[in-house]
Amino acid sequence: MFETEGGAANPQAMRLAMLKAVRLKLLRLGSATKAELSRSAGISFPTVGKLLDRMVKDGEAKVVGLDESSGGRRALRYAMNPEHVLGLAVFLERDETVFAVFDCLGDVKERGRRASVLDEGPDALAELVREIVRAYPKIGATAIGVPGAVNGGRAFHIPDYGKFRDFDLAAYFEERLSMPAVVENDMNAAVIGYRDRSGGTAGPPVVYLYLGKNGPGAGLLVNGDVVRGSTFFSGEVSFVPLDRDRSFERALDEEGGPGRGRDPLPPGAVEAIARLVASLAAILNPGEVVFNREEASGETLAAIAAKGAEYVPAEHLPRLVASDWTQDYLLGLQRLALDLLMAKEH
Amino acid sequence: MFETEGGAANPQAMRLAMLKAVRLKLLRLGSATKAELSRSAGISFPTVGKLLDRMVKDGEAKVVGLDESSGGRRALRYAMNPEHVLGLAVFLERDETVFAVFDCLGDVKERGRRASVLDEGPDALAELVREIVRAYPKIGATAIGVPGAVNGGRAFHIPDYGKFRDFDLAAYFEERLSMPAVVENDMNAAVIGYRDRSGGTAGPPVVYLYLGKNGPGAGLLVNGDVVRGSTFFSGEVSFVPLDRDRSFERALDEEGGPGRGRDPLPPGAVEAIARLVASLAAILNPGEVVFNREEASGETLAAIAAKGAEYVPAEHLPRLVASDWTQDYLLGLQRLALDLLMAKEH
DNA sequence: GACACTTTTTAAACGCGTTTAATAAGTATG
DNA sequence: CATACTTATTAAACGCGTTTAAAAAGTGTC
Repeated sequence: MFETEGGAANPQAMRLAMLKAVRLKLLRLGSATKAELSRSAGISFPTVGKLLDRMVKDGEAKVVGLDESSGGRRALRYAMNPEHVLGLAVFLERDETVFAVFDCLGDVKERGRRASVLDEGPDALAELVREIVRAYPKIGATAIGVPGAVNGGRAFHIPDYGKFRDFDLAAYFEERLSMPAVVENDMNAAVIGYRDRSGGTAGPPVVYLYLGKNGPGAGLLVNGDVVRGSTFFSGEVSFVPLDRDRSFERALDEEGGPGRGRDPLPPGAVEAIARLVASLAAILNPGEVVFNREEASGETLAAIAAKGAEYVPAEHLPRLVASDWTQDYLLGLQRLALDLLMAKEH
Repeated sequence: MFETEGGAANPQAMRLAMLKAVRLKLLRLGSATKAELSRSAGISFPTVGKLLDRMVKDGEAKVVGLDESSGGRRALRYAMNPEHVLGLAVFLERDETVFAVFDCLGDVKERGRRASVLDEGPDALAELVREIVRAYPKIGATAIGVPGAVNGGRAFHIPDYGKFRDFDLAAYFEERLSMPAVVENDMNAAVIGYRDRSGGTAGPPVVYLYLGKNGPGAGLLVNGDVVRGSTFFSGEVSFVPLDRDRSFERALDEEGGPGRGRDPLPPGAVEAIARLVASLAAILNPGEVVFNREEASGETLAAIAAKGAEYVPAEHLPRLVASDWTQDYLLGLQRLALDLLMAKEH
């Protein structure tokens, strides 16, 4: 369907949208014939044909064989060429900067770590990226994950790191490195990655809950979109009032016990989380609440679910899932970079 | 911009989207020249011209005068013809059924009330609508508001009214009355109406909070879309855990005092609402939380805000607004019917 | 091994929005 | 009152996706 408010809907944009659709479908399907693509993407056969022929000529896609005949002429089977473009994910963390180079299939080509650039500023980050791009000239887009609030994928402000505060990193990258870039908050990237890994459809809301040593936080997905809030404060669940005079964060702190935030959580922490999950269910009614599996899994999740059912009817409680946070975070950034890559002109 | 997943993006759909955009812009602007429409809708001048000429020929729009010259040829000014199509809003309530006929400017042509059809079933509703349409043959779309969960604007189930449970009312209307119809939950319709009245842009999340005699509920708007949740349970804030062992609803009940749910709320209720608002702020971070002004306004809202600031930093608290629930509800249904009307072919 | 039947692929004609150029309708000024 | 300058409107040419028809490439059967 179309979205008119705001953006222009010219034929050129239509072409680009269709190109993107074909690319994404071909990626998701692994390989496909023109007829399959036409059907699954809802685009007419001739258009798919022209787009795909062009992609093959450019080296972006390639013929991988002939299908068995189903009674008539045998169809050619196409697949994306993973060597054609690469993406870059950069994780800006407090004590280090991690990066990963990957192809459009998601295979990581190289991983690396450097000293944190958060204190240094944007120039240091740009220098690092320039260096990586020298080694992998086929990199065509960058996704940057940050532990702070992000506005529209562009500007962001991190409380303690003045050099990046309210800095439009995407525009800076576009100008200095002539490469498209997205910036996204770490929790939001993780929830995007999780959603992508488990189906990828819009579906019901998803909440990614991170308990964390530096205070809990959450990434929210509603109708397929990240929730940012009016002051970029959404997901700051540490402030949710829990008991008569305790916030979620304080309750977690006080009930944390000796092993503070590691899997077998003490009953007090389970209770606090159950109440938060119940609140989420009664407000957003997510289909899933995802936990970092190092912080909560198996038995703990079952305990949380049991407690939560005391507040909210069990059929309306979300499925509680344990997942690999680091992997989801990477996947989210990959998805974001891939979206950029796929939206580019030939 | 475009949205490819799912829907086909053919030129015809493009035409329809543009037609809709021109209609909505013309409605919002009241009157406009072709150049103004072209600029504000992001559509090229010739296209706006063709569309508008056609609309004038069909009687849908009309010339309302010539602009003063701004140095050159004077521009023709156009406006929608409010007599061309009408919309119908039907409110299915527990003890009565209310309807309103209105034109595309939102002016209500007629209001009426009948005995509730919730016990009778869909056929009684269809008969009522048929009767109204006989009196106003220009009605081209219907929006139906119900006090129950709605799925994708089509099917819905109300706990106590079996005849409507899981019934696809939209399809039924399309088939029997050959008229497009939407069905929407009352709280969701109200929040859509409020959003529409106060700007109408997508903007930050909005929550419409209704305390209600039959238990509180909320309508949520995120990124411009209604939040429905995985089991259509979103907004059921009565279940939010508040104190050590009380839900929001029980707290409200016990603290309600003698005047139960009327404007000067007792301190206990204010406290409960403040905690709920704080939870909303920490999870969704809405820009506004709207109250029925008969339940809370002025002083009460100030008290809630003051209390809320004890839990969440004041700058991240939503603006608390008192509004007219009935009017917002009507406006929401009008907007939904209008969306249908505007999306139709000539 | 030629003929009928499928299925894939290519080609032509059409609709629609856009860009670019041309025309029409005013205003200001000498 | 005629000429230059602005602004609005109309017309022509182009790009793009779609629908519809034609051609190409296989498979099976008598």
